[in-house]
Amino acid sequence: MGRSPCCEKVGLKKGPWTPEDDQKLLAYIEEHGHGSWRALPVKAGLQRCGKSCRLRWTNYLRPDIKRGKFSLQEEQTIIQLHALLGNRWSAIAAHLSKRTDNEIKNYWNTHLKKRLTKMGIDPMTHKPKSHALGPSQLKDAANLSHMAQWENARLEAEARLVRESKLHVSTPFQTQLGSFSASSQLVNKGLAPPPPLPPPPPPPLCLDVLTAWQGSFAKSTSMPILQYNNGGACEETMGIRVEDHGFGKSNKFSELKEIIDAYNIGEALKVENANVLLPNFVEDLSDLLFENSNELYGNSNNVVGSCYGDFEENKINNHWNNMVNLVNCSPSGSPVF
DNA sequence: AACGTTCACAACCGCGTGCGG
DNA sequence: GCCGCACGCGGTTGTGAACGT
Repeated sequence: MGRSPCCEKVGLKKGPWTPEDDQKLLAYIEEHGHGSWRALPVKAGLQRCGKSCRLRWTNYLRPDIKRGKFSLQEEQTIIQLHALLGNRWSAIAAHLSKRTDNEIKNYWNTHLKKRLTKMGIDPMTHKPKSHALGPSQLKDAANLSHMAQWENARLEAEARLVRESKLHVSTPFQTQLGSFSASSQLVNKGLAPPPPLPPPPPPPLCLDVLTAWQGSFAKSTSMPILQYNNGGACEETMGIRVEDHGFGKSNKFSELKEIIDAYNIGEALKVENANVLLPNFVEDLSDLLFENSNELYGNSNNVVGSCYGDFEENKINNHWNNMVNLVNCSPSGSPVF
């Protein structure tokens, strides 16, 4: 409704904060808590509006803020959550411990957005710019959209709950907040909870953006994306796993190795549109493995056939689980004031 | 060394929403 | 139910630093 007139007062300071201003604000909040932001500047002896004080505190002075470079893990989390939530920076921040919404927003606008664009990915849709969706992808996208709507509601309820919880003195009950479901919150508010989540659909192709992201990271750090193991044991790097499953007996393993090597050393990464690369890679692998299974066992319903199935399914499941786990994890330790 | 351009980030602005009177 | 205050959020701007010419 009405807009706060607090910043319209004449004589209030604007622009960068001085160390003295910071010190006054810190000292006041440490002693009294922030209370009403509107009343705070006068009480703290600051020539600032309450809004400015709140922003300075939440984005800069608060002691539980982590500053500095974002890790790969944090970047991935931001990308995943942005794909799901869009520009809902506060909701994203609630799932990134010790980072503020403003910092995440700035980092997205100055770094991640540009990098995704460079990779040929639309930063708003998280889809390849030239990628035309087929019917199955449209269905997947619809499923994702349905889940995103429900997750939006859930995240909002959780964020509200966290905010409310921080207003109260910590109680043993509070330690349970992490697992307190948003559904019960909605019920408490007299709202019918949405129907239970359908089993997660396979992710649409656009979600391979993270795999591509990991690929670019791996490239930049000379870290292999895929590893193979001819000795029966499996190795796992960045969630993608390839096992021998008898390839040692066949020259197909060397073909598999070649594909993986080519992929690792960046042959595929030379492709401008990174999203094109993974499906191609998987397709190559699929052809090879399917061919191999027929050669060894005569049909696809066998160990090697399911090897590819496992590989693809694992990849999809890992990816999807990452996404769901991310939004399921408790934000209670997050910097929501 | 001087100037112009680009980048990064802190801070501001204005809108939407919740809540109490 | 209406109104207005207070707050939070997301988009945008301003400014200093870094870099290039």
